Amino acid sequence: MPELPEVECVRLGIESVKGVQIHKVEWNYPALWAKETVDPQAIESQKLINTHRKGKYLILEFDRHLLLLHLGMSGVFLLQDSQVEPRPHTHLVLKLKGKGHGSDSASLNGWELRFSDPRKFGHLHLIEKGEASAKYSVGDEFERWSKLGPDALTRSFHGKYFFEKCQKSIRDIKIFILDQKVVAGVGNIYASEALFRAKIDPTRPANSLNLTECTDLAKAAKWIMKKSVEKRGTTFSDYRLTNGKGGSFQSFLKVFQKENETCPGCKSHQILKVEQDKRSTFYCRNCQK
DNA sequence: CGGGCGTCCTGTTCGC
DNA sequence: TGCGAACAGGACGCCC
Repeated sequence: MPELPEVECVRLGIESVKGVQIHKVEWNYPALWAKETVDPQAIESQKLINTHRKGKYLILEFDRHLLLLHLGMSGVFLLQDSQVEPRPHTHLVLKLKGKGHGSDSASLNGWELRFSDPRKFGHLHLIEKGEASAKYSVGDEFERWSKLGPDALTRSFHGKYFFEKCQKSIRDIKIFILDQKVVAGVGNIYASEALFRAKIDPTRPANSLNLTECTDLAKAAKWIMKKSVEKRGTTFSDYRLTNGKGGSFQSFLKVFQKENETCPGCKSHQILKVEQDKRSTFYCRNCQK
């Protein structure tokens, strides 16, 4: 499940081919695309000039268009030689033309950016660049993007902001922090991990947290996700970097998918697994209050 | 507007 | 052993 750190690592991988020209676009599953999307073929002959990320959304910026991507549950974005057999469920292929000049211009010829998504929970949307993207933040005119809360790694996500949001909700704090309109980027893995680090019981109502606790939780979420980016993300089954390799943060997880294991904090209680909003939450009832 | 739930999808795991 | 059922999970759309 790609969350903020995994998406950031994918972005960094794509960033390495910045400047490349798109030779040809192939896609085969229209349902993955937004209804209002521009024909994906429009980016043929355009150059990839930049990459952006907000929460779990990724934006590939071309000369005249923006490609907005969500990896969903099982989406991967691979940079591969066309000779390599594509993974099953490859739904979008951007064939690259090379960097256009210099001695390494041929180095990317025949290479492809490939989007594969077995469970088809991903989402793709191509739009023309608007005035807003030039003047403000890239992609802000995009409806889904504009509804997102502040990216979890930015300064806009701070204790006071989070506290004010929490005050208005009676939902469990674990469920609340997963709401992308509140803060963008936190998913199921890092929600459990951040709450453990902040020593907060995931089943508490959001509006029961005081300012200090909200500040601690925001800091914990940032700390965890920054560490994960350094380790190239958490790999369980599907997630892969653009080079096809997995990250290593899974070995640093404290509670996620560790039901019945001894808590690494108190070393006396077992990690519990509970269901919240049909999703698994892992925590230590002794350490988290 | 907040909150709860159904829906999409397929590889993996579970149960008899 | 094998096969079908249940499950996992992000975000949207619908309902109250």
